[in-house]
Amino acid sequence: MLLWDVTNYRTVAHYAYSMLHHLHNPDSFSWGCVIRFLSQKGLFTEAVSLYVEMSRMRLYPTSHAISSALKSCARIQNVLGGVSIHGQVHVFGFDTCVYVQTALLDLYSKMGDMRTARHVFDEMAERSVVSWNSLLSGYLKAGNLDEAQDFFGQIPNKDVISWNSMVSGYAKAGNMDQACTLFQLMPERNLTSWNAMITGFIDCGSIVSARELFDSMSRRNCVSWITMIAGYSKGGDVDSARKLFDQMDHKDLLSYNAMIACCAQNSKPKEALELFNDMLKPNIYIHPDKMTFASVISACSQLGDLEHWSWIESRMNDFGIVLDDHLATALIDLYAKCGSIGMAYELFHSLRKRDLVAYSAMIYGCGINGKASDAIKLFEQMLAECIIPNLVTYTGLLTAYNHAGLVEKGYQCFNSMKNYGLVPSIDHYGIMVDLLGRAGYLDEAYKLITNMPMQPNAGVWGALLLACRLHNNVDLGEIAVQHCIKLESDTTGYCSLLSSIYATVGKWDDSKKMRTGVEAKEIIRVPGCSWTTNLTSP
DNA sequence: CATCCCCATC
Repeated sequence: MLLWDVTNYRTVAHYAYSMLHHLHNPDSFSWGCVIRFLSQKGLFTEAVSLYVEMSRMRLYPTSHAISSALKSCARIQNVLGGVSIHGQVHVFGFDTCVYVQTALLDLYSKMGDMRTARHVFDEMAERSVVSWNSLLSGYLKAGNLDEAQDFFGQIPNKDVISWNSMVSGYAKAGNMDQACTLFQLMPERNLTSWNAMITGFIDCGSIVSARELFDSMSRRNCVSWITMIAGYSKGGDVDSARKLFDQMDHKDLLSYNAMIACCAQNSKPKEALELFNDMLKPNIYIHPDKMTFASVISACSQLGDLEHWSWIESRMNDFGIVLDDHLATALIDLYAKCGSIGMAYELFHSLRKRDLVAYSAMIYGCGINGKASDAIKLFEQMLAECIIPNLVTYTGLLTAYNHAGLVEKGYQCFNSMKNYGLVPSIDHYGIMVDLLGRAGYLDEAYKLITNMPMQPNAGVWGALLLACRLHNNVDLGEIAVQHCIKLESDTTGYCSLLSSIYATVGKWDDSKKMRTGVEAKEIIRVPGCSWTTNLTSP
């Protein structure tokens, strides 16, 4: 009973564990209670390992223990554990227990093995609506909408969860018309039904419809708020996300994680760190988890100095957060962006499994640190491991070619993106313009800009302007600066650049005109490329 | 008293 009051999950597991071992001879009923308790608290790994320990003692598991253990295996995708418990289900004679059989079919349904799930379902002597719902969610997850619809029609006593599954299935498939129809038809709706509709609208890009639905709700829970915040985050609308977040009455861990991630993903690293600071204040105090730190590390890497990180690192130690591959990958990015390429490499080699994100972070790190040949080597290694590159990988690779001044290779690389079905983003164009321009191919760079499939931004024009300054090209410089001024409110840097071009080619009057009221020093940044350049007027 | 639906990761 004391257990339910403990909010720190690690402590909960510890308590449960020690209580069990304080009993002289815990019977299988006690074991079952603790396993069920852990599973309900979301401590699935702990629940499974406790079940394994109980099995080793040759205790006869209760139906509670076995169904909770199966649920835990399903949640953490523990195939091996799930299948071995399946074997025990027969051994201990739970073939007719509806709870155990349902947990079993749900396990296979969650693993995506619909044949076995269906087999378990067909063999069941007794089925509850939960059994039907488990199989239904499996069909929906597999994208089998027709089969799901058909199966849904056969459910004898549909409850709100059956309806919710169908609504969310159609919403996830992008079929909002059908989702709306079902939502209208539902005999009763709970918060999950409304939240599924919000998710659907956001996924198909209708944030306005999502907000209308959200505003029309008479009651909302954390999931409703978090879904909206994440939706605004995806659309880059940090202000709207923050407004909602500030209106929340009871902010939990996930709300903070969503808002911190929103800031970290939308280039607001300072705000992300401020929020992290807020959640640790004694009057709020919310215990951060690995996901909090994943975003916080990303925020640190955007700030580009290791000072913030050393503070974060000690907080991580305070909370007993252990580095996993995800966090280590975020750290690789941090170290690389701060110039500690050796530390980045060390972490990279310590990873259990190097995935697309890890490779991309490392390639980018080599790129911005002038290690072009390392970046290329990593890229080839990645391809050899059959990992398909994405847009981020190419940002790193093109950055590497850019730093090395390898124009031809860089151009080939840019053109090879389509071989992987990738369409270059505006950042990739920005790097290419910079690469061509620095090498003196100003006309080619200008041609690339005019042929871009999207509207060029200030970064792209800025890169051309910078190249014009390097090679003192007045005509293109004037064009570039006009576009920059149109696109950016702070234009002092652009103007001083053009002014210095005029000065170099002897157009002193024009130079003077540009320079009036202009600060001598400015920083121009090319997006997708991490270098910054200090420029001084003559 | 268990089992199913909605939210967050570089």
